Amino acid sequence: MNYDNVMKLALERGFYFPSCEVYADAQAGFWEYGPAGVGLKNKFVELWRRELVRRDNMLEIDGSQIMSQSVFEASGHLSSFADPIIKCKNCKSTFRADKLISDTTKIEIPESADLIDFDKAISENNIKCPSCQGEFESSRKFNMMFKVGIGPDGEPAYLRPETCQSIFVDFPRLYKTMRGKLPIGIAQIGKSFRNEISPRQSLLRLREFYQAEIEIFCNPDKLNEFEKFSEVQDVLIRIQVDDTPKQMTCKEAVENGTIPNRFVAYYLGILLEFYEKSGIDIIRSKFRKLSEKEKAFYAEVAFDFEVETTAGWLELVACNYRSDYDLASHAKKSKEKFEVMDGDVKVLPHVFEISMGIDRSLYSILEHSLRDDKENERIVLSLKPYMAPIHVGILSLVKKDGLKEKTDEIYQAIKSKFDVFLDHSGAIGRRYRRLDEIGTPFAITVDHQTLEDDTVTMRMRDSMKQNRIKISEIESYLLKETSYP
RNA sequence: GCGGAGUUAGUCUAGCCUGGUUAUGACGUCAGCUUCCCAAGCUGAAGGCCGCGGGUUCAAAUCUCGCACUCCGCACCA
Repeated sequence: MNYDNVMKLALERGFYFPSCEVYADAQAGFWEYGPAGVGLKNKFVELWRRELVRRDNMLEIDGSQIMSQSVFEASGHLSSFADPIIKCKNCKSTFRADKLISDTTKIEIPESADLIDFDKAISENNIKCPSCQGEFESSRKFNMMFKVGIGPDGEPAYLRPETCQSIFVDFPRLYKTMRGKLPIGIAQIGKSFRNEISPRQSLLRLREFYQAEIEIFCNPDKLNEFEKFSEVQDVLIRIQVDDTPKQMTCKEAVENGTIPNRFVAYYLGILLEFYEKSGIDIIRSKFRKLSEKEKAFYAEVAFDFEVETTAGWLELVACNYRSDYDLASHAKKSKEKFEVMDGDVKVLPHVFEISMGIDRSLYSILEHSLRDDKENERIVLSLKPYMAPIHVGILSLVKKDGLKEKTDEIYQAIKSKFDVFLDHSGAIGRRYRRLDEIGTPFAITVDHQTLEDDTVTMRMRDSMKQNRIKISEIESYLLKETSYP
């Protein structure tokens, strides 16, 4: 199924939809999750906690979305998370200054250069607007952070462009109070904000989006002393260094140098296992090693985890080895101590980051799970049972003869234990199909036989087959079938 | 932000060129009847300031201008 099919499902069944849509001044890049979307997101986050945070004994925090200016002076976002742009006085077209200069004159000016350098290059080389030959205004920086004013005087602060800065800033306290020991992972789920020039494709490029970030702090001298590596050494991953992705085990990837060390390989391995369990078709996934040019300004080595969808290859996770870039800059700016003891050695930890885009991940799960069952004239969302927004539908075959009351009884008994949807009205086949579309793996139906022997039918979403089970066994059955792996 | 194409009910859509009563149809939704395990049938109902704002006109979904949003390319990114 393609992007449009997923979009239609999302709008019709309450997965997600545009924010503020009743108003004409609603801005692009903001979307809401409806009930089904929240259900799926909650299941995804819980799986993330199980497969990454708990598996690795990480600490989870929940930091502020608004952070002070100093944080971003230290992190480099104030100067580097910005594009130099120039605007034509005549036709108002906007261009990337560094790009336009290198395209027309072959002069390479780094995008972080002073604005004066761009203006100088433009006047010296007599560069005109490519669309109308007009003159340019002075160049300026377009910073992708949202600036906010705090208090009556509007003290400058920013909506965080990535969740991880609070992890870095909080690191000294967390390490001390949580009895930290290297290597240690600190994780956070939350919103981040980027003032994208052109947000597009619903959940795929947002101005306000969810990230699940993990920062692992480590001793850079011990990147190959990593016992846990044996847990993932045989995990098969696909890695692309140049053009074509190659499949190999994590162990092979370290041995042939594709992945620099066991430490990084371990985390790529558990990340892949997580995504497989989330319902991503990992045959259509790869880790792509980024070139020097593509890497973010803070990264030393970087792998993107990408999956193939009808909207192209989507980058779901950025895995960056950030070295001591962040702790060193916060230490310098704040004059606080960020070094810790590893054994009897004092060390400024290095950081490996797993920065996951939740919204994109959810989209990919939806696209990889949605199928058109032409034979049975239905759309089925084949989510893993533990990922489904609704675990089970509870239906009365008909309302009369006491079936409704019996159905209500069963619903009351399990509604607080599972995500349950009760439905009495309409044709039974129609009700099954509605449940199929939001990925509900099971449907219990109360029929006349139920009144005689206290059994119900249990219908499976994917096969449409039904078993009869005792009412007394419903709870244990669902518990077993919908539990996380 | 640029170029191109669009925007009519939850979804898809007719009408627009050639302005004129109450805006078309399908699917979906809700209620009832019927059936009694897979989108059947019958009856009825709800749901639209035709993306937003201005202009032209006696009259605008329709002509016109501006803006916003969506989609496709460019550039940027989780």
